[in-house]
Amino acid sequence: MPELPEVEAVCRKLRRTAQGGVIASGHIVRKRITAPQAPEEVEAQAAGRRIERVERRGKNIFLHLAGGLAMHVHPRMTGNLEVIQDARFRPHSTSAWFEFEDGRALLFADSRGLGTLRLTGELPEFGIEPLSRGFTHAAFARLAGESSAPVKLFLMDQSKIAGIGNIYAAEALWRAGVSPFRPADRLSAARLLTLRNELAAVLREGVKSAVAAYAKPGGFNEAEPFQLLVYDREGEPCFRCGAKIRRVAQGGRSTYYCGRCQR
DNA sequence: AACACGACCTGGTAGC
DNA sequence: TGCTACCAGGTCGTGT
Repeated sequence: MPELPEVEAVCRKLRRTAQGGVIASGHIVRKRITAPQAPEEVEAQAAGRRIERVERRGKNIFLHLAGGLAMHVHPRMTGNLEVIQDARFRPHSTSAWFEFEDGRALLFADSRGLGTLRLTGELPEFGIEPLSRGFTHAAFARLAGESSAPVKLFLMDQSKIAGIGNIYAAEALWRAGVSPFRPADRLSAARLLTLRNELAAVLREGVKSAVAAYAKPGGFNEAEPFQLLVYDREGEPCFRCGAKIRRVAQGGRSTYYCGRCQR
């Protein structure tokens, strides 16, 4: 489920709740989430370690543990990390949990169970962070110029830009008035600048909205990311020109767009 | 190299 | 009400 803004909100909350916690014991419920690592190995290696720092890279969460090891969590579609007061009350969707010495627990809840959790000594390479200072017009234009893929697929390629998923790609393209099918390397400099700015803006708004939503108990399952202007609006009128929003499959995913004002 | 597609899972819901 | 079919904020491996 989560894209960059939701993962960022989770990380900010974990810094207030999980950071500083000392893991007493680990419990991997869904055994395959640690593959190719053995679940027992992850449980044993995590035990006794303090959570020193929480870091986000794209949609990935890294909990840096004492001793130079990091817990790498990818929520995929429905995963969520949060600290609960009592591990006995963990939900049915629990993929894993880590009990702290003080009785609280770090919970990895994931209704679909596609999320992953591994221990790593070294962080892998990711694409550029779209909310970082390095995400300049020049950097964006250079990356786009190297890709002949449809611009929506380009935006979602995690090795190029990290953290953009199906919703935010659609929203940014709609706001910029850019067709999701246009090859990335055939956009003018002016349109790339607009797209870069809309991308950054929609992600910032998403973070703000997600942070507010996560402040409430319950987490993100009940929270709309924010006002969606095109995603999931098939058949409804475009807010800009009134034409019907369309949905087509692109790269195996649904792409929502306005065929009239996205060019 | 650049696609499309199925697999991995569970749950919600639209439609009959 | 109950059943079915389809859909889902992601990624990876395989095949064309």
